[in-house]
Amino acid sequence: MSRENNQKVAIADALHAGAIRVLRMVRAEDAASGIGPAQLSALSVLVFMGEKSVGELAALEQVRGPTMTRIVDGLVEKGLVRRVAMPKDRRTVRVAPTPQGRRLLLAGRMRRVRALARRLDGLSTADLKSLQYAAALIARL
Amino acid sequence: MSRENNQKVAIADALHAGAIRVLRMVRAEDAASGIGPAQLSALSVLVFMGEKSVGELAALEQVRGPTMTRIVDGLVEKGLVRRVAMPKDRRTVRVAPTPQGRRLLLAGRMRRVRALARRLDGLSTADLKSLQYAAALIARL
DNA sequence: GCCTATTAGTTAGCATAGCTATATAATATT
DNA sequence: AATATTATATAGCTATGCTAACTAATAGGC
Repeated sequence: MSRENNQKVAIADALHAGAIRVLRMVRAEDAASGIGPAQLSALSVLVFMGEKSVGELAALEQVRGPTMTRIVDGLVEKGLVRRVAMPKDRRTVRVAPTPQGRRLLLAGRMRRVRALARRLDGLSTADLKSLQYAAALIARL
Repeated sequence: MSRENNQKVAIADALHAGAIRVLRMVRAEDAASGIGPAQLSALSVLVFMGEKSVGELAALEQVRGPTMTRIVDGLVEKGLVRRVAMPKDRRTVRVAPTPQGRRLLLAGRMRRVRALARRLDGLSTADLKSLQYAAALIARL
């Protein structure tokens, strides 16, 4: 293990702790959405990346097929997504958010982001810039 | 909404997305630990913050009492924590990690952190410093 | 054109993890 | 002493994870 490698591990450790901390700060807001975390996360993928097959969703969410089937079941029951048959390959089912699904997700995300924004209040402009730059770096990892 | 406030919201948004991204990058490593995420997270609190009562743990983990009772049950069954009676107030039960619990948690954390460190490979020294600084800021939010 | 293999999704059944309501035991209050 | 409060546990519901096994559709080999 080189010195540079230890340095990277130390930074990864701090980053990991920071990510946990950030998501803990916003987690409480999700209760207001009325749906569970797995459904919320899958819906988020659909809203921000567009419609996906059940298998693609499962891969993106890092769960197995049957788990995603049931998450989608729950979302369909609540009218937040719909299943769309694919004529090309009739084995696959694409899942698309409904307007209600989109609204629910965006409202929930706004609550989370605002809760986090309030925590940034005491920071200087330079520190805000630092956070912005770091976030941009992470987006490209 | 002032311009500065919008700025903060935009940074909070990027930070939120970054936190989700970081935890997604490491999540797959947890399968190797053999225990579920709630048990792993509670054990992490006990290892890094020291022994806690069931109620304190529930508050820290943002879950209700009965949920934490069962998480602790699972950890006790696996020999990763033990319940310690408190003579001062015999209603409360303190929960302490066992040596095996400590080992399991530290090994799991190392897997996560190393997986993340590998993703930092292409970054310049300056960018690594930026991440380190940002992580330190988040730790103080 | 058929037979088999592969692929996509679902169904069934189990463990874990969240909740509320309620019970039990210990402590605090009047 | 009687009552209220507090800490945890129990019971029973829903949601979310898994593997194994099933169904339906497509792809490949002959």
